[in-house]
Amino acid sequence: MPNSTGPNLQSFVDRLSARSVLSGEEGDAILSLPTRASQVAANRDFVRIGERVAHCCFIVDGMMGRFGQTTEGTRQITALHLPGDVADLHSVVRPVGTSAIQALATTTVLLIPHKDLRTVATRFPAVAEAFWRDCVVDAAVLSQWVVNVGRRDAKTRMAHLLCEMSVRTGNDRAPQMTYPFPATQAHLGDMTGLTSVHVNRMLRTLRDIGLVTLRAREVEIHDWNRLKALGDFNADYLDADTAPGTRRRLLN
Amino acid sequence: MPNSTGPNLQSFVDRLSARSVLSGEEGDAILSLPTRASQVAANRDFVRIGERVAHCCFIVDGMMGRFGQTTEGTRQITALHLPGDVADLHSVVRPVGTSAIQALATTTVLLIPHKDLRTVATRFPAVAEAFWRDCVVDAAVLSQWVVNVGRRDAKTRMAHLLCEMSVRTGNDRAPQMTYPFPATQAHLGDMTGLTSVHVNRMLRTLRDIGLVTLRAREVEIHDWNRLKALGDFNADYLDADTAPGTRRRLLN
DNA sequence: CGAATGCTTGATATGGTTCAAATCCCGTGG
DNA sequence: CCACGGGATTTGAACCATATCAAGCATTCG
Repeated sequence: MPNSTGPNLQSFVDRLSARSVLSGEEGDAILSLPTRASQVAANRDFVRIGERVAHCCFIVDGMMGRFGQTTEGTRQITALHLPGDVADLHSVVRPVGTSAIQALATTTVLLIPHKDLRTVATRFPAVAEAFWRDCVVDAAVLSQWVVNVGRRDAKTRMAHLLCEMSVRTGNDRAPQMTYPFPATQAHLGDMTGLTSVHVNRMLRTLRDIGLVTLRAREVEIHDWNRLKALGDFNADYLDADTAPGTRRRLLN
Repeated sequence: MPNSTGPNLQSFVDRLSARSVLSGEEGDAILSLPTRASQVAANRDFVRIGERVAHCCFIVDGMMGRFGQTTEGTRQITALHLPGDVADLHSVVRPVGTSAIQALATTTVLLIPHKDLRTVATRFPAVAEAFWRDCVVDAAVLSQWVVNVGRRDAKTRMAHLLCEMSVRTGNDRAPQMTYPFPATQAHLGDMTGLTSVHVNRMLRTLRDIGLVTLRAREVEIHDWNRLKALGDFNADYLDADTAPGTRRRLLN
């Protein structure tokens, strides 16, 4: 078994279990999926647009982003993925990528072959359901990005983004007052649809009014409540259906 | 059977079959799902944020949008749904909505109870797979909206949107040179993250240079190639994995 | 220690917003 | 068939948030 030592998929199972109901047997089946570790350098495309992939990419450490692209060449980050996320679970069901996946910092990943994911999903319908649900939550996050980029001003956008990441970093859905954020200001611009220059100014403002500091690839939140208010942030889109009593299972 | 006469789910099966492989038996199981017809008035919220729903909403005629919202009250349309779409298939697996669903014009829908959708999905894993895949394609469209809103200027955004809808309206994925589009300019603003005033000016420009006309709730494309070029549009994100030879099925 | 990459700041330009008012269009009732 | 009313569209003028361009500074890494 390739993953008897070293990093394993436990946090993938944890993530799924936060949103879906999995039995011990089902969890074990996921844990025993074969994986191959790999290191991705910063700013290297890991999946290119239009490329057909044969494995999913589970993030152990670092950060990856999904990128869309204008013909003119400007890029837009459409999703961020942190340790514990599978960056492209959707590829199981649609292997030709419609956006690129790139590491924002040096990132360690475990590759899981589609073939094996399909096998587990087929053998355990509840696992397929959990995968489906995970993709749906992903899409809900994506909608929020549309709102953020489409309807909020620059300062609010930045604050909202930092709030989202604070909540997503903690695995208990409690906001983290300090968390690693290994992305450059240019990356932040690509996430928010702003210029890196303007990102810089907004970060300075947020720092000056005592809400957050982003330095040395780490976010430090000084005043969560005010940041949340200013960023117009409400964690429901991350949380809904996640509370223990409300998780569902289609079949028993 | 409630749907022996009147509108039925055939176009839902067609939509799924364009992306997934379904057997005759599976298709029939979907066709015989119980439905309840309903009429939704323009600008009425059909699902509110945070509300728990117990059925999906298949669109027979009209147009619906998914809306996100700022505390300040401005709205952003994150997705558009046309006849043949199920606007909230994701709700099967995550019934608490994180965005509102609203009709943009008078819309006829068929409500399909989650309970019954779950039953089919459980009985036919390939149907569950098709549902999952549909949600994934939906998410790919969503990513493109992030790119559109985040990185393109107003004129390009409008052109891109009109291109997307042209392709999505046709059921063979060929762009339609003329198609119904029952949304106001204010709605267009909510889709593109612009002001209705600016939407108006951009539409005028596109008309003046001979690319498209939007009048009386109908789009008429005069020059597809130039519109496509100006809108930086490439239909791959709608098409990928859709060509007959490339459709997949996890199990046989 | 030098080079590259990322960060910071300033000055200027501009695309899109805002506010306000006029006109058009279509459905409705007389 | 016509008059009326209300939403939708159109246009103008002033303003502002963010982009652009350009330069200097700080860090990190080899």
